[in-house]
Amino acid sequence: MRMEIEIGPEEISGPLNLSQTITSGQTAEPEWEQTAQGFLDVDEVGVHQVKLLIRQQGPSDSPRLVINIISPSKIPSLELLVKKHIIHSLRLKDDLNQFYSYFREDPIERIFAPLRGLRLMQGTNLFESLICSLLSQNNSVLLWNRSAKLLEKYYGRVAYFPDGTAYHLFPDPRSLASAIESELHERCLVGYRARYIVEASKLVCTNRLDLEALRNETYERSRKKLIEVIGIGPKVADCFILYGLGKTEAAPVDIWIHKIVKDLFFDESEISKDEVGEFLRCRYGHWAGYAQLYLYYYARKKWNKGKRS
DNA sequence: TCCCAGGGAGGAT
DNA sequence: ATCCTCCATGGG
Repeated sequence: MRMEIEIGPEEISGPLNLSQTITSGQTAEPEWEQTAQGFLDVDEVGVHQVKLLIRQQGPSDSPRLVINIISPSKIPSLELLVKKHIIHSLRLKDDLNQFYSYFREDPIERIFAPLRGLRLMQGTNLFESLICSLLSQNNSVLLWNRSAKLLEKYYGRVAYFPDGTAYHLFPDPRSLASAIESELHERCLVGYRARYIVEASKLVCTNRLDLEALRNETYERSRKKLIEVIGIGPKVADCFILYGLGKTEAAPVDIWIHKIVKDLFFDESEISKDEVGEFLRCRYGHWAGYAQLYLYYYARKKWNKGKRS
């Protein structure tokens, strides 16, 4: 089954820059591959496997998304399900203009213009978001994306599509919990993180770490529970809370955020990572995740010459 | 070659 | 509480 749907400006709150959003290194899931027909997202929508090719038509300020849907079987109202899926995962209902206008007098205001339309992404699979966040620690976007795709290749189910293509889905907790650590290490190039992946997967399997239940917890409580897990520290926890749980008051503090916040707000004087996170949550409230995203992109461009590594 | 990547654990102060 | 060092791996 094959069809095409559109999501127009009337369904998108404020500007959208799809390309910038996809390639901004967020840890919700591995980056959607860029193809000639658009960005490729193979995912499960409800219980249905779908292959989506997504492209943007029109400028950031009048965005229109065109989505090609390919699914193995005929599914009633799949168009509507996919539309909801995309609106959710690209957070199209977040009113970016409100964000921009709230902080018009703020130091980060000058960062907005070139990044206009950049959005947070919302992972659609909690376990996947957790593992991707784990993989990203002390790693480059390039490498953790590759590892995530190797996890799919060796431990994920295969989804077959009527156009003759097949893709590996992200593995379930059970597959990774039963993985042999040394094998996972060799196959997926995850380094010392192999142990963390297997341990976290076991906790999820046995329900000692109930990811779904964290949705109903406050930011502080979910963070506290996550940090108890081996391999999950403040930054990985915040990544999962932001990109997985979608709690936008979370502001993951990595070296770049630490550096740029110090630079912009504290005149280079000493401030700890914890204090930076608290500062961002306090200053930007439920927009803290967005502030962090914009600051991160800005910092990378400023000091890293925008290279993707 | 050395340095670093969207950090964190385990140890010593 | 704060400050080390080490951790695997590949890309600049």
